[in-house]
Amino acid sequence: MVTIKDIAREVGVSPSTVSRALSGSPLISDETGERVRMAAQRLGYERNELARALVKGSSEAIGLIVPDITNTFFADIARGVGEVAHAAGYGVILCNTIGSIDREASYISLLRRKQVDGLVLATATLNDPSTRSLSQTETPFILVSRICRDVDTSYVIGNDRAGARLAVEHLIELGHRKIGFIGGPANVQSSRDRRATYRKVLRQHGLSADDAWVCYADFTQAAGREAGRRILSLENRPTAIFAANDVTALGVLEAADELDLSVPEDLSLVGYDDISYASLPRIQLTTVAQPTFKMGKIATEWLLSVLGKEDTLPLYRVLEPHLVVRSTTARPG
Amino acid sequence: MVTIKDIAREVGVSPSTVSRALSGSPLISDETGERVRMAAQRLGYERNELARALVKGSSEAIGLIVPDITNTFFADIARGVGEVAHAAGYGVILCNTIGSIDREASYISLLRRKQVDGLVLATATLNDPSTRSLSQTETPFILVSRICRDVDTSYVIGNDRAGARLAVEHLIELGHRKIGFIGGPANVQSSRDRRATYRKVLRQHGLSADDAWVCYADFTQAAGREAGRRILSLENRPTAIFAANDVTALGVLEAADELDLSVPEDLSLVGYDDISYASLPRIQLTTVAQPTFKMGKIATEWLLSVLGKEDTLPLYRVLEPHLVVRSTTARPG
DNA sequence: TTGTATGCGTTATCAG
DNA sequence: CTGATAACGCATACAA
Repeated sequence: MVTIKDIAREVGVSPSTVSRALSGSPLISDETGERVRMAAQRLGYERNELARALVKGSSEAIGLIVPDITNTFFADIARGVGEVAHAAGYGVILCNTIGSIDREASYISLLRRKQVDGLVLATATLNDPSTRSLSQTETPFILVSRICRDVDTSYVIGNDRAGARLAVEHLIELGHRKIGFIGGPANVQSSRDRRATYRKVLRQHGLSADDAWVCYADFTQAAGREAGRRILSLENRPTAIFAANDVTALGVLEAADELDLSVPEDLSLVGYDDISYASLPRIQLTTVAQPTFKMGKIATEWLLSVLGKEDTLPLYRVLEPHLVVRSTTARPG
Repeated sequence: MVTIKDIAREVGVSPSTVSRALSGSPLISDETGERVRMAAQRLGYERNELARALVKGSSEAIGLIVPDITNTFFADIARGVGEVAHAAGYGVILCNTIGSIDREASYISLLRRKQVDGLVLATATLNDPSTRSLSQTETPFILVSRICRDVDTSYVIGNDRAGARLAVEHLIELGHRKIGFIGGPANVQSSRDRRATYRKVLRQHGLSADDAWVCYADFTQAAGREAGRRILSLENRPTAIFAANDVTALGVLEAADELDLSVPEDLSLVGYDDISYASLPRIQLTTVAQPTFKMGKIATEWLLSVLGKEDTLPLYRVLEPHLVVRSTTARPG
């Protein structure tokens, strides 16, 4: 590894001069600056960011923690985070917890020890010990898509109540009276909001749901399929299902197929997120669209904006969703 | 930030003793070790991995560069890399180049400056200057899913010739004589291999392809859709298309739908990769399956195994694909 | 078993 | 404008 010392020796100046020249300090003569840069180029010098970070107290890197990178919803968020970070010269360390709360804690610890300047979390749960303890530290962070109710933190989320209302009212307007709900994890706020709104909207329209039509899953296709199979096998099955995210809805689609139920003839189905696969011709999933990429961008913009600042304003951003009606919903019967 | 000095002061020992106790050195009395660990716990000490890496010359982090994290093919590779890295206590810095060769270079430079111990590249192209220059450095790296022909490097890839043969022969066996091909980028080896094999197999069966049926795209859904639209609008259009990856195939599916062509009645379609969405009931894409997750794992296992070693054996691993016949292929007419 | 001294590669402070 | 010196937080060779 070639260091500034090597360059210093080569050029015949001191290491400090090299450091200054390379970081574009104004108090360097044009000539020395040029000679140093030439030598650096020639020797193939690459700055050791570790050493630099150690003395500057900033690593110019942020951490991003997601529960499932193979869900394009999170991949899109990651893309948004990456775009903004890259544009600002920041690196991003992406960690995938595959839904494990232990891994989340372990990754947060790792990232903090690696001295990341800030954190974007897409893994928060209701009583998330990780989020809570993180809020006691100096490390700035922001939650995206999921919030932690009892801790005051910055966040960028979608309006889940509004989105769920759009979904359920759409089904009711089509004439459905028997509407089921397959949620995400019980400890995820958006999951609860969508479910609470589902119940509320039903009530407001004088409808009620059989308890057997309502369940939590875990936002994966496999869980959606299993839950769908259970609910759709009931003697008294719903004519419509609101799935708490698209991946779950795709699982329900699988279940419907296995049970020889046609969508939307025998079953109307609404998802949530509008991931890219939802718009495929064969899928044409009716869903509630969220500005996923934008959520990642906004979160990261805020995070970068507060770095190094002393006291800063938190960001509480709620983005509005919209309904995208495609071909998985129709009048019942 | 609490450092080993703070602990040393608290316990009344020297910083070196603290360092030793915390890294589980055997030459420390049980009692001192315990006192130090207690104090560390009490003060909320977290080791500064930057400082540690600086002196140890190893950051215990690897870099992963992918062209498109929203393609579940790469997300799956990333998952494999993450699993192995996490199990070994390594962090992984994931960078998304969105297909830009400049970004690839920029990320490689960034990662090297951040002193990653090694690199996994899923972005290699045929004459990739980044890969070539990387091979001149000390940083160990391995290519996954894509290789760079003129540089001798370790890699883990699928057998693209075998896979393409499976796909094309399947179509021929079904009775198709007019078979089109929509490839990936022209500068990606697997893309070329699949295309070359496509031509070869046709020839071996006494078939030929209209030039208008063959084109390169860029492995995205949008490009697949556009290419599909073009080819399927031809007066003399093929009865079957082999798409060089699933995402492209899904785009072709869109195009077929827009042109009111039924699959598989009017068009048979084969993809490549077997991403999770390919098996959805509404999709049921016939495709060539690759062990994606495993590729990420194997690459990372090798990478971690060579870290720190002096001279090590390269890994040239070619995994065999298999054909998964679903519902997008049928006899023509 | 513990402490002292030194260095990892860089930046910052303070003289000159 | 430039150079010596110290410091960032940690690990380790060498002494004790």
